[in-house]
Amino acid sequence: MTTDEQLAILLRGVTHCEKRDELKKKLERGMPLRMKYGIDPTGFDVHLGHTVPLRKLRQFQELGHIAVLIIGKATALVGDPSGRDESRKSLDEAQIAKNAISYLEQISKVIDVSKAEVIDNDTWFDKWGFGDVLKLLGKTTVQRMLERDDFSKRYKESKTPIYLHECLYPLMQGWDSVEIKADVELGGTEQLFNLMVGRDLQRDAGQEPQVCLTLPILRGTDGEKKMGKTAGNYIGLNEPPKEQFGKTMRIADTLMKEWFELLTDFDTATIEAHLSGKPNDAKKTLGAEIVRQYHGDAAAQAVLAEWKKQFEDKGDPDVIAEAMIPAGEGIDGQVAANKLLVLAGLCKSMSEARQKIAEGAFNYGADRVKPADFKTQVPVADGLVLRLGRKIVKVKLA
RNA sequence: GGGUAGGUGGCAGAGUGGUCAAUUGCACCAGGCUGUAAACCUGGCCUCUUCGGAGUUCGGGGGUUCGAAUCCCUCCCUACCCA
Repeated sequence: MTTDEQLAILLRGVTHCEKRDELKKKLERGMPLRMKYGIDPTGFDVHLGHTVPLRKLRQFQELGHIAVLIIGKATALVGDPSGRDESRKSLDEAQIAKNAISYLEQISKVIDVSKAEVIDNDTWFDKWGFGDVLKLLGKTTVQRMLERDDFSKRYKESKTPIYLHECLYPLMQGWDSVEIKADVELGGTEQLFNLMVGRDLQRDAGQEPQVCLTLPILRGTDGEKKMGKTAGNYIGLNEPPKEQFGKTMRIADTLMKEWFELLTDFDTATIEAHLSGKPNDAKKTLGAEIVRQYHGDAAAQAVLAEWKKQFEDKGDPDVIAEAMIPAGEGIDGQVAANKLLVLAGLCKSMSEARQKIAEGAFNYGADRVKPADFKTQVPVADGLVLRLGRKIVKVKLA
Protein backbone atom coordinates (compact mmCIF):
# COMPACT_ATOMS: atom_id res chain seq x y z
CA MET A 1 0.00 0.00 0.00
CA THR A 2 1.34 3.43 -0.86
CA THR A 3 1.80 6.13 1.70
CA ASP A 4 -0.99 8.15 0.16
CA GLU A 5 -3.39 5.24 0.34
CA GLN A 6 -2.49 4.76 3.98
CA LEU A 7 -2.95 8.46 4.63
CA ALA A 8 -6.36 8.40 3.05
CA ILE A 9 -7.53 5.60 5.32
CA LEU A 10 -5.94 6.98 8.44
CA LEU A 11 -7.23 10.49 8.03
CA ARG A 12 -10.80 9.53 7.25
CA GLY A 13 -13.09 10.93 9.90
CA VAL A 14 -10.27 12.81 11.57
CA THR A 15 -11.24 16.32 12.64
CA HIS A 16 -7.79 17.78 12.84
CA CYS A 17 -4.34 16.59 11.92
CA GLU A 18 -1.31 18.40 13.27
CA LYS A 19 0.61 18.05 10.97
CA ARG A 20 -0.26 16.13 7.86
CA ASP A 21 3.12 16.58 6.22
CA GLU A 22 4.90 15.22 9.23
CA LEU A 23 2.64 12.21 9.33
CA LYS A 24 3.33 11.55 5.69
CA LYS A 25 7.06 11.78 6.28
CA LYS A 26 6.84 9.39 9.21
CA LEU A 27 4.86 6.91 7.14
CA GLU A 28 7.29 7.13 4.26
CA ARG A 29 10.06 5.75 6.38
CA GLY A 30 8.19 2.47 6.31
CA MET A 31 8.76 1.86 9.98
CA PRO A 32 5.87 1.03 12.31
CA LEU A 33 4.70 4.17 14.08
CA ARG A 34 4.23 4.38 17.81
CA MET A 35 0.60 5.37 18.27
CA LYS A 36 -0.14 6.78 21.66
CA TYR A 37 -3.52 6.69 23.25
CA GLY A 38 -4.09 7.52 26.87
CA ILE A 39 -6.90 6.46 29.12
CA ASP A 40 -7.53 7.63 32.62
CA PRO A 41 -8.95 4.83 34.73
CA THR A 42 -11.39 7.12 36.47
CA GLY A 43 -14.39 4.82 36.20
CA PHE A 44 -15.37 1.31 35.42
CA ASP A 45 -17.01 1.70 32.09
CA VAL A 46 -15.48 2.12 28.71
CA HIS A 47 -18.24 3.49 26.55
CA LEU A 48 -18.98 4.12 22.90
CA GLY A 49 -17.49 7.59 23.14
CA HIS A 50 -14.10 6.08 23.81
CA THR A 51 -14.41 3.80 20.83
CA VAL A 52 -14.21 6.66 18.36
CA PRO A 53 -10.47 7.19 18.84
CA LEU A 54 -9.99 3.51 19.68
CA ARG A 55 -11.44 2.46 16.35
CA LYS A 56 -9.00 4.79 14.65
CA LEU A 57 -6.24 3.21 16.67
CA ARG A 58 -7.30 -0.20 15.46
CA GLN A 59 -7.01 0.98 11.88
CA PHE A 60 -3.43 1.93 12.56
CA GLN A 61 -2.83 -1.46 14.12
CA GLU A 62 -4.25 -3.15 11.07
CA LEU A 63 -1.73 -1.27 8.96
CA GLY A 64 1.09 -2.60 11.09
CA HIS A 65 1.63 0.26 13.51
CA ILE A 66 2.13 -0.13 17.23
CA ALA A 67 -0.52 0.93 19.67
CA VAL A 68 0.92 2.26 22.89
CA LEU A 69 -1.73 2.48 25.55
CA ILE A 70 -0.99 4.74 28.45
CA ILE A 71 -2.92 3.85 31.55
CA GLY A 72 -3.04 7.17 33.29
CA LYS A 73 -2.77 6.08 36.88
CA ALA A 74 -0.75 9.13 37.78
CA THR A 75 -2.79 11.53 35.71
CA ALA A 76 -6.04 10.13 37.06
CA LEU A 77 -4.97 11.41 40.43
CA VAL A 78 -4.97 14.89 38.97
CA GLY A 79 -8.06 14.75 36.80
CA ASP A 80 -8.24 16.01 33.26
CA PRO A 81 -9.75 19.47 33.07
CA SER A 82 -10.46 19.09 29.35
CA GLY A 83 -13.93 19.95 28.25
CA ARG A 84 -15.35 20.35 31.65
CA ASP A 85 -16.56 23.39 33.42
CA GLU A 86 -15.80 22.21 36.89
CA SER A 87 -12.86 20.55 38.46
CA ARG A 88 -12.86 16.82 38.58
CA LYS A 89 -12.63 15.02 41.85
CA SER A 90 -9.49 13.06 42.36
CA LEU A 91 -9.79 9.37 43.08
CA ASP A 92 -7.95 7.18 45.47
CA GLU A 93 -5.23 4.93 44.22
CA ALA A 94 -6.73 1.57 45.07
CA GLN A 95 -9.80 2.38 43.03
CA ILE A 96 -7.70 3.57 40.13
CA ALA A 97 -5.66 0.38 40.06
CA LYS A 98 -8.84 -1.68 40.00
CA ASN A 99 -10.32 0.38 37.20
CA ALA A 100 -7.19 0.04 35.13
CA ILE A 101 -7.56 -3.71 34.91
CA SER A 102 -11.17 -3.61 33.90
CA TYR A 103 -10.42 -0.94 31.32
CA LEU A 104 -7.95 -3.07 29.47
CA GLU A 105 -10.30 -5.96 29.31
CA GLN A 106 -12.97 -3.74 27.82
CA ILE A 107 -10.67 -2.04 25.38
CA SER A 108 -9.69 -5.41 24.02
CA LYS A 109 -13.10 -5.48 22.40
CA VAL A 110 -12.01 -2.72 20.07
CA ILE A 111 -8.29 -3.03 19.56
CA ASP A 112 -5.86 -5.90 19.74
CA VAL A 113 -4.48 -5.43 23.22
CA SER A 114 -2.18 -8.42 22.94
CA LYS A 115 -0.24 -6.61 20.23
CA ALA A 116 -0.25 -3.30 22.03
CA GLU A 117 2.25 -1.91 24.47
CA VAL A 118 0.50 -1.12 27.70
CA ILE A 119 2.23 1.18 30.12
CA ASP A 120 1.14 2.80 33.36
CA ASN A 121 2.35 6.32 33.52
CA ASP A 122 3.09 6.01 37.20
CA THR A 123 6.05 3.89 36.10
CA TRP A 124 7.92 7.13 35.62
CA PHE A 125 5.93 9.63 37.64
CA ASP A 126 6.23 7.61 40.83
CA LYS A 127 10.00 8.02 40.66
CA TRP A 128 9.75 11.76 40.45
CA GLY A 129 10.89 14.10 43.14
CA PHE A 130 9.75 17.64 43.69
CA GLY A 131 12.62 18.93 41.61
CA ASP A 132 11.38 17.01 38.59
CA VAL A 133 7.93 18.44 39.03
CA LEU A 134 9.36 21.95 39.18
CA LYS A 135 11.33 21.34 36.03
CA LEU A 136 8.19 20.21 34.25
CA LEU A 137 6.22 23.19 35.51
CA GLY A 138 8.92 25.46 34.22
CA LYS A 139 8.22 24.29 30.67
CA THR A 140 5.17 26.42 30.31
CA THR A 141 3.63 29.67 31.43
CA VAL A 142 0.37 30.76 32.97
CA GLN A 143 -0.39 32.65 29.79
CA ARG A 144 -0.09 29.51 27.71
CA MET A 145 -2.31 27.62 30.09
CA LEU A 146 -4.94 30.29 29.84
CA GLU A 147 -4.93 29.98 26.08
CA ARG A 148 -6.68 26.76 26.56
CA ASP A 149 -10.34 27.13 25.94
CA ASP A 150 -11.85 25.56 29.02
CA PHE A 151 -9.45 27.35 31.33
CA SER A 152 -10.01 30.72 29.76
CA LYS A 153 -13.74 30.22 29.91
CA ARG A 154 -13.65 29.20 33.52
CA TYR A 155 -11.29 32.08 34.19
CA LYS A 156 -13.34 34.76 32.46
CA GLU A 157 -16.73 33.62 33.58
CA SER A 158 -15.30 32.88 36.99
CA LYS A 159 -17.96 30.33 37.57
CA THR A 160 -15.73 27.58 38.82
CA PRO A 161 -12.31 27.60 40.36
CA ILE A 162 -9.24 26.52 38.44
CA TYR A 163 -6.93 24.64 40.73
CA LEU A 164 -3.24 24.74 40.15
CA HIS A 165 -2.84 21.00 39.99
CA GLU A 166 -5.17 20.96 37.02
CA CYS A 167 -2.53 22.87 35.09
CA LEU A 168 -0.22 19.97 35.71
CA TYR A 169 -2.42 17.59 33.77
CA PRO A 170 -1.52 18.63 30.22
CA LEU A 171 2.14 18.68 31.15
CA MET A 172 1.99 15.18 32.54
CA GLN A 173 0.15 13.90 29.53
CA GLY A 174 2.71 15.60 27.34
CA TRP A 175 5.53 14.07 29.27
CA ASP A 176 4.10 10.63 28.65
CA SER A 177 4.74 11.25 24.96
CA VAL A 178 8.39 11.97 25.70
CA GLU A 179 8.75 8.81 27.76
CA ILE A 180 7.33 6.53 25.14
CA LYS A 181 8.66 8.44 22.13
CA ALA A 182 5.27 8.71 20.52
CA ASP A 183 5.00 9.28 16.79
CA VAL A 184 1.31 10.03 16.81
CA GLU A 185 -1.18 10.68 19.55
CA LEU A 186 -4.91 10.25 19.23
CA GLY A 187 -7.66 11.94 21.15
CA GLY A 188 -11.01 13.65 21.00
CA THR A 189 -11.15 17.20 19.70
CA GLU A 190 -11.18 18.51 23.26
CA GLN A 191 -7.77 16.93 23.70
CA LEU A 192 -6.01 19.12 21.16
CA PHE A 193 -4.42 21.33 23.77
CA ASN A 194 -3.10 18.40 25.76
CA LEU A 195 -1.80 16.72 22.63
CA MET A 196 0.00 19.85 21.55
CA VAL A 197 1.78 20.12 24.88
CA GLY A 198 3.24 16.71 24.06
CA ARG A 199 4.72 18.13 20.85
CA ASP A 200 6.36 20.96 22.73
CA LEU A 201 7.84 18.74 25.39
CA GLN A 202 9.15 16.26 22.85
CA ARG A 203 10.77 19.00 20.81
CA ASP A 204 12.28 20.31 24.01
CA ALA A 205 13.66 16.87 24.77
CA GLY A 206 15.23 16.67 21.34
CA GLN A 207 12.70 14.24 19.91
CA GLU A 208 10.77 14.52 16.73
CA PRO A 209 7.38 15.91 17.80
CA GLN A 210 4.37 13.67 17.62
CA VAL A 211 1.60 14.18 15.12
CA CYS A 212 -1.68 14.98 16.82
CA LEU A 213 -4.88 13.51 15.47
CA THR A 214 -8.19 14.56 16.91
CA LEU A 215 -11.46 12.79 16.33
CA PRO A 216 -15.02 14.03 16.65
CA ILE A 217 -16.66 13.89 20.02
CA LEU A 218 -19.57 11.51 20.16
CA ARG A 219 -22.71 12.93 21.68
CA GLY A 220 -24.43 10.82 24.28
CA THR A 221 -27.87 9.27 24.32
CA ASP A 222 -29.39 12.63 25.21
CA GLY A 223 -28.22 14.00 21.89
CA GLU A 224 -26.79 17.04 23.63
CA LYS A 225 -23.73 16.50 25.72
CA LYS A 226 -20.57 14.60 25.06
CA MET A 227 -21.03 10.97 25.93
CA GLY A 228 -19.62 10.46 29.38
CA LYS A 229 -19.94 9.11 32.84
CA THR A 230 -20.79 12.40 34.48
CA ALA A 231 -23.64 13.18 32.13
CA GLY A 232 -24.97 9.64 32.52
CA ASN A 233 -25.68 9.50 28.81
CA TYR A 234 -23.44 6.68 27.77
CA ILE A 235 -23.63 3.14 26.50
CA GLY A 236 -20.94 0.96 28.04
CA LEU A 237 -19.15 -1.76 26.12
CA ASN A 238 -19.79 -4.08 29.03
CA GLU A 239 -23.51 -3.51 29.13
CA PRO A 240 -25.72 -6.42 28.14
CA PRO A 241 -26.99 -6.52 24.54
CA LYS A 242 -30.49 -5.59 25.54
CA GLU A 243 -29.36 -2.45 27.31
CA GLN A 244 -27.15 -1.37 24.45
CA PHE A 245 -29.90 -1.95 21.96
CA GLY A 246 -32.61 -0.35 24.06
CA LYS A 247 -30.58 2.74 24.75
CA THR A 248 -29.82 3.07 21.07
CA MET A 249 -33.52 2.81 20.22
CA ARG A 250 -34.15 5.73 22.51
CA ILE A 251 -31.72 8.18 20.92
CA ALA A 252 -33.09 11.02 18.86
CA ASP A 253 -33.50 10.35 15.16
CA THR A 254 -31.29 13.33 14.43
CA LEU A 255 -28.41 11.68 16.25
CA MET A 256 -28.41 8.56 14.09
CA LYS A 257 -26.27 9.93 11.27
CA GLU A 258 -23.51 10.86 13.66
CA TRP A 259 -23.60 7.50 15.40
CA PHE A 260 -23.58 5.58 12.13
CA GLU A 261 -20.56 7.52 10.97
CA LEU A 262 -18.56 7.33 14.17
CA LEU A 263 -19.51 3.92 15.47
CA THR A 264 -19.83 1.67 12.44
CA ASP A 265 -17.67 0.72 9.50
CA PHE A 266 -20.54 1.23 7.07
CA ASP A 267 -19.57 3.27 4.05
CA THR A 268 -21.25 6.54 3.22
CA ALA A 269 -23.61 5.09 0.64
CA THR A 270 -24.86 2.40 3.01
CA ILE A 271 -25.41 4.91 5.76
CA GLU A 272 -27.35 7.17 3.42
CA ALA A 273 -29.50 4.26 2.33
CA HIS A 274 -30.40 3.43 5.92
CA LEU A 275 -31.11 7.01 6.82
CA SER A 276 -33.39 7.60 3.89
CA GLY A 277 -35.53 4.62 4.87
CA LYS A 278 -37.78 4.31 7.89
CA PRO A 279 -36.08 5.91 10.87
CA ASN A 280 -37.21 3.10 13.12
CA ASP A 281 -35.61 0.49 10.87
CA ALA A 282 -32.42 2.47 10.58
CA LYS A 283 -32.21 2.69 14.33
CA LYS A 284 -32.69 -1.03 14.70
CA THR A 285 -29.87 -1.60 12.23
CA LEU A 286 -27.67 0.75 14.18
CA GLY A 287 -28.51 -0.83 17.51
CA ALA A 288 -27.95 -4.34 16.20
CA GLU A 289 -24.61 -3.32 14.69
CA ILE A 290 -23.46 -1.92 18.01
CA VAL A 291 -24.47 -5.11 19.79
CA ARG A 292 -22.76 -7.18 17.11
CA GLN A 293 -19.48 -5.36 17.66
CA TYR A 294 -19.36 -6.02 21.37
CA HIS A 295 -21.32 -9.23 21.80
CA GLY A 296 -21.14 -10.93 18.44
CA ASP A 297 -23.53 -11.83 15.64
CA ALA A 298 -25.67 -14.26 17.57
CA ALA A 299 -26.36 -11.74 20.29
CA ALA A 300 -27.33 -9.14 17.73
CA GLN A 301 -29.81 -11.48 16.08
CA ALA A 302 -31.18 -12.50 19.44
CA VAL A 303 -31.69 -8.96 20.61
CA LEU A 304 -33.57 -8.10 17.42
CA ALA A 305 -35.84 -11.10 17.86
CA GLU A 306 -36.41 -10.24 21.51
CA TRP A 307 -37.24 -6.72 20.56
CA LYS A 308 -39.81 -7.83 18.06
CA LYS A 309 -41.32 -10.16 20.57
CA GLN A 310 -41.53 -7.69 23.39
CA PHE A 311 -42.43 -4.46 21.66
CA GLU A 312 -43.85 -5.30 18.29
CA ASP A 313 -45.79 -8.39 19.31
CA LYS A 314 -46.29 -7.09 22.85
CA GLY A 315 -45.17 -10.33 24.43
CA ASP A 316 -42.68 -11.30 27.09
CA PRO A 317 -39.03 -11.41 26.09
CA ASP A 318 -37.21 -14.72 26.41
CA VAL A 319 -34.64 -13.46 28.80
CA ILE A 320 -35.74 -11.35 31.73
CA ALA A 321 -33.53 -10.10 34.51
CA GLU A 322 -34.31 -11.78 37.80
CA ALA A 323 -35.22 -9.96 40.96
CA MET A 324 -34.52 -11.79 44.17
CA ILE A 325 -37.40 -11.63 46.59
CA PRO A 326 -36.80 -12.94 50.10
CA ALA A 327 -39.24 -15.80 50.60
CA GLY A 328 -40.00 -14.63 54.10
CA GLU A 329 -41.70 -11.48 52.88
CA GLY A 330 -45.45 -11.23 52.84
CA ILE A 331 -48.07 -13.63 54.12
CA ASP A 332 -48.97 -16.87 52.33
CA GLY A 333 -46.98 -15.87 49.30
CA GLN A 334 -48.76 -12.54 49.05
CA VAL A 335 -46.96 -9.24 49.10
CA ALA A 336 -48.42 -5.75 49.00
CA ALA A 337 -47.95 -4.24 45.56
CA ASN A 338 -45.89 -1.26 46.66
CA LYS A 339 -43.60 -3.34 48.82
CA LEU A 340 -43.08 -5.78 45.99
CA LEU A 341 -41.91 -3.02 43.68
CA VAL A 342 -39.32 -1.93 46.18
CA LEU A 343 -38.19 -5.48 46.89
CA ALA A 344 -37.85 -6.14 43.18
CA GLY A 345 -35.72 -3.04 42.81
CA LEU A 346 -38.15 -1.42 40.42
CA CYS A 347 -38.79 1.52 42.74
CA LYS A 348 -36.51 3.36 45.12
CA SER A 349 -39.09 4.00 47.81
CA MET A 350 -42.53 2.93 48.90
CA SER A 351 -43.82 6.39 48.08
CA GLU A 352 -42.55 6.16 44.54
CA ALA A 353 -44.05 2.70 44.17
CA ARG A 354 -47.38 3.94 45.46
CA GLN A 355 -47.38 6.75 42.94
CA LYS A 356 -46.46 4.55 40.01
CA ILE A 357 -49.17 2.05 40.90
CA ALA A 358 -51.72 4.83 41.02
CA GLU A 359 -50.58 5.90 37.54
CA GLY A 360 -51.17 2.41 36.25
CA ALA A 361 -47.54 1.87 35.41
CA PHE A 362 -47.32 -1.46 37.19
CA ASN A 363 -48.68 -4.80 36.05
CA TYR A 364 -47.73 -8.43 36.47
CA GLY A 365 -48.20 -11.88 35.06
CA ALA A 366 -49.07 -13.06 31.58
CA ASP A 367 -52.46 -11.34 31.67
CA ARG A 368 -51.03 -8.01 32.78
CA VAL A 369 -52.97 -7.65 36.00
CA LYS A 370 -52.94 -4.10 37.33
CA PRO A 371 -53.34 -3.79 41.09
CA ALA A 372 -56.28 -1.61 42.09
CA ASP A 373 -54.12 0.25 44.57
CA PHE A 374 -50.82 -0.03 46.37
CA LYS A 375 -52.24 -2.18 49.11
CA THR A 376 -53.39 -4.88 46.73
CA GLN A 377 -51.83 -8.20 47.64
CA VAL A 378 -49.93 -9.75 44.78
CA PRO A 379 -49.50 -13.53 44.78
CA VAL A 380 -45.78 -13.95 44.37
CA ALA A 381 -44.26 -17.05 42.84
CA ASP A 382 -41.06 -17.99 41.08
CA GLY A 383 -41.10 -16.74 37.54
CA LEU A 384 -43.80 -14.13 38.00
CA VAL A 385 -43.15 -11.31 35.56
CA LEU A 386 -43.34 -7.78 36.92
CA ARG A 387 -43.49 -4.72 34.70
CA LEU A 388 -43.08 -1.10 35.60
CA GLY A 389 -43.08 1.08 32.55
CA ARG A 390 -40.42 -0.25 30.24
CA LYS A 391 -38.65 -2.02 33.07
CA ILE A 392 -39.37 -5.70 33.27
CA VAL A 393 -38.23 -8.20 35.83
CA LYS A 394 -38.85 -11.81 36.81
CA VAL A 395 -39.41 -12.88 40.41
CA LYS A 396 -36.96 -15.31 41.91
CA LEU A 397 -37.76 -16.37 45.43
CA ALA A 398 -34.74 -16.60 47.66
C1' G B 1 -3.03 40.95 54.20
C1' G B 2 -7.61 44.30 53.27
C1' G B 3 -12.46 44.67 51.14
C1' U B 4 -17.07 42.97 48.66
C1' A B 5 -20.55 39.23 47.17
C1' G B 6 -21.97 34.43 47.97
C1' G B 7 -22.82 28.86 49.64
C1' U B 8 -30.76 26.46 48.96
C1' G B 9 -33.25 19.85 46.70
C1' G B 10 -29.32 16.21 40.31
C1' C B 11 -28.37 21.23 37.90
C1' A B 12 -29.97 26.34 37.25
C1' G B 13 -32.26 29.68 40.31
C1' A B 14 -36.46 32.12 43.77
C1' G B 15 -37.37 32.75 48.85
C1' U B 16 -34.64 36.76 53.55
C1' G B 17 -38.74 35.28 60.95
C1' G B 18 -44.61 31.89 60.69
C1' U B 19 -49.21 30.91 55.03
C1' C B 20 -41.90 26.83 53.27
C1' A B 21 -41.06 20.18 52.13
C1' A B 22 -39.54 25.39 50.06
C1' U B 23 -42.10 29.48 43.37
C1' U B 24 -40.10 28.35 38.61
C1' G B 25 -37.09 26.18 34.57
C1' C B 26 -34.07 22.01 32.99
C1' A B 27 -33.02 16.95 33.79
C1' C B 28 -35.33 12.50 35.40
C1' C B 29 -39.65 8.74 36.16
C1' A B 30 -44.62 7.19 34.84
C1' G B 31 -49.55 7.59 32.07
C1' G B 32 -51.77 9.19 27.10
C1' C B 33 -50.36 9.59 21.75
C1' U B 34 -46.22 6.82 19.17
C1' G B 35 -41.54 3.98 16.44
C1' U B 36 -39.00 2.43 24.08
C1' A B 37 -37.61 8.87 18.48
C1' A B 38 -39.31 13.99 18.45
C1' A B 39 -43.37 17.22 19.62
C1' C B 40 -47.57 17.61 22.67
C1' C B 41 -51.04 16.73 27.01
C1' U B 42 -51.28 14.67 32.27
C1' G B 43 -49.28 13.12 36.94
C1' G B 44 -44.87 12.49 39.93
C1' C B 45 -40.00 13.80 41.53
C1' C B 46 -36.68 13.71 50.59
C1' U B 47 -38.60 9.45 53.67
C1' C B 48 -42.62 6.91 56.21
C1' U B 49 -47.95 6.74 56.45
C1' U B 50 -53.69 3.54 59.28
C1' C B 51 -53.91 9.02 53.76
C1' G B 52 -55.80 12.46 58.61
C1' G B 53 -50.85 13.29 58.91
C1' A B 54 -45.72 12.34 60.80
C1' G B 55 -40.37 12.71 60.51
C1' U B 56 -35.79 14.71 58.57
C1' U B 57 -33.94 18.98 54.93
C1' C B 58 -31.71 25.02 52.70
C1' G B 59 -22.39 24.62 53.70
C1' G B 60 -20.84 22.54 59.35
C1' G B 61 -21.57 23.57 64.58
C1' G B 62 -23.75 26.57 68.38
C1' G B 63 -27.37 30.38 69.92
C1' U B 64 -31.84 33.92 70.03
C1' U B 65 -37.23 32.97 69.49
C1' C B 66 -43.55 30.16 70.95
C1' G B 67 -41.53 29.55 65.86
C1' A B 68 -35.53 30.15 61.55
C1' A B 69 -33.65 28.49 54.83
C1' U B 70 -34.54 33.43 56.76
C1' C B 71 -31.72 36.94 62.89
C1' C B 72 -26.86 36.41 65.95
C1' C B 73 -21.95 33.88 66.93
C1' U B 74 -18.34 30.66 65.06
C1' C B 75 -15.97 27.46 61.69
C1' C B 76 -15.36 25.65 56.59
C1' C B 77 -15.64 26.76 51.32
C1' U B 78 -15.94 29.89 46.63
C1' A B 79 -15.76 34.13 43.31
C1' C B 80 -14.45 39.16 42.48
C1' C B 81 -11.67 43.80 43.63
C1' C B 82 -7.32 46.10 46.05
C1' A B 83 -2.23 44.85 47.90
